[in-house]
Amino acid sequence: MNTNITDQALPVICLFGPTAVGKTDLLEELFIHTGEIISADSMQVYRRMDIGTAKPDKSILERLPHHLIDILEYTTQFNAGDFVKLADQAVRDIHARGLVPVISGGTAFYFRNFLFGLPRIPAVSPDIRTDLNKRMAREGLPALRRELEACDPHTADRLEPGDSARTVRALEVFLGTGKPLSDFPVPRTPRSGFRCLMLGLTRDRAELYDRINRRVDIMFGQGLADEVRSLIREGASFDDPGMKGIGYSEFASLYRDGCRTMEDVKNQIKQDSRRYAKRQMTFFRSLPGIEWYNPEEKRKIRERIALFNPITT
RNA sequence: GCCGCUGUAGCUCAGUCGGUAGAGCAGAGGACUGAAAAUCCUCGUGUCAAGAGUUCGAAUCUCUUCGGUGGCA
Repeated sequence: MNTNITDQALPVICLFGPTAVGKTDLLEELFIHTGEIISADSMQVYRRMDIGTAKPDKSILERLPHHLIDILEYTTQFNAGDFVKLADQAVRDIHARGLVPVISGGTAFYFRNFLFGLPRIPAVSPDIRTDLNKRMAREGLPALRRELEACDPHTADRLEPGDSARTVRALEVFLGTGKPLSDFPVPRTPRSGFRCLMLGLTRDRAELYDRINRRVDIMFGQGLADEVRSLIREGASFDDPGMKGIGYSEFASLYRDGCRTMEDVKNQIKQDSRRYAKRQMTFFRSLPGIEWYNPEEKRKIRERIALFNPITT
């Protein structure tokens, strides 16, 4: 009866930061032989999308096990619920091997759901969303918005009228469960069962943007255009879930109307990546208990991790 | 050298009849209820190139200087 929850809680290192901040290099440096990585990345789950999602290269994956990479075809939608379920399992498996689990990636939404858990909304059929998206295209967002105001006024009040994705999601929950989304409370306290060290990586904005620009150039040098071409050739569509990612969706205009040059596509990818990095930072800043580091501060980070979990030394 | 056009926000440019300036883009901040690399919301003071003049009042009219640019030599 006097068991201390924190004694039972499994230690988990959460390492996150915006795209191109330098996560992969740090993982390689810190966790080979001591840890395994759980990728918190909504795009690296897809197979054959390697260059544009900036997956760690093969030599790193061989030496440092990564979970939740290359687990799906780009036609399958991954989501936060899948992530939490798979991450929970991986955390237990890694601990069973006597290693420390490190959740690392840039999808802040996945981190938040791992930390707090998801609202307990029953699964709804994907057909409902497909249907709603068709209606959105035909009838427009305002029509769906009015419908939401009628069936779930609380959520309608909370959402911006222009927020198409959340409007569809809220309607989907109502149609699929018969209950408004606002009936499902959002967890506001961290889940028990884990002890998380929250390490945020950041850099000067100008430096980060410079790294992003350079990395996009490198991706093109590695053959990003060929990667996209071969995906299209095997039947991928720009409507597929995996193809919505930055580094892929920008090619749609090139393929569809051909009115943009490869240089335009490259510049668009750079800009989309910079804006994405900014949104990531905003989301990360809202997570609790973060200790921020510059990825160059390797010694400090190593010492902090050793303090948290002596396995890693 | 001469003639013309031009100089306004980081960039591209509006700016009416003289009443001390505003769009797009870039950029910044924020939100986030199982799509999240998704989807949204908010944010525009700047020696109006510089100086002088006219005027109650000048980005606006006049002159000078300094840039840029096009044409003719």
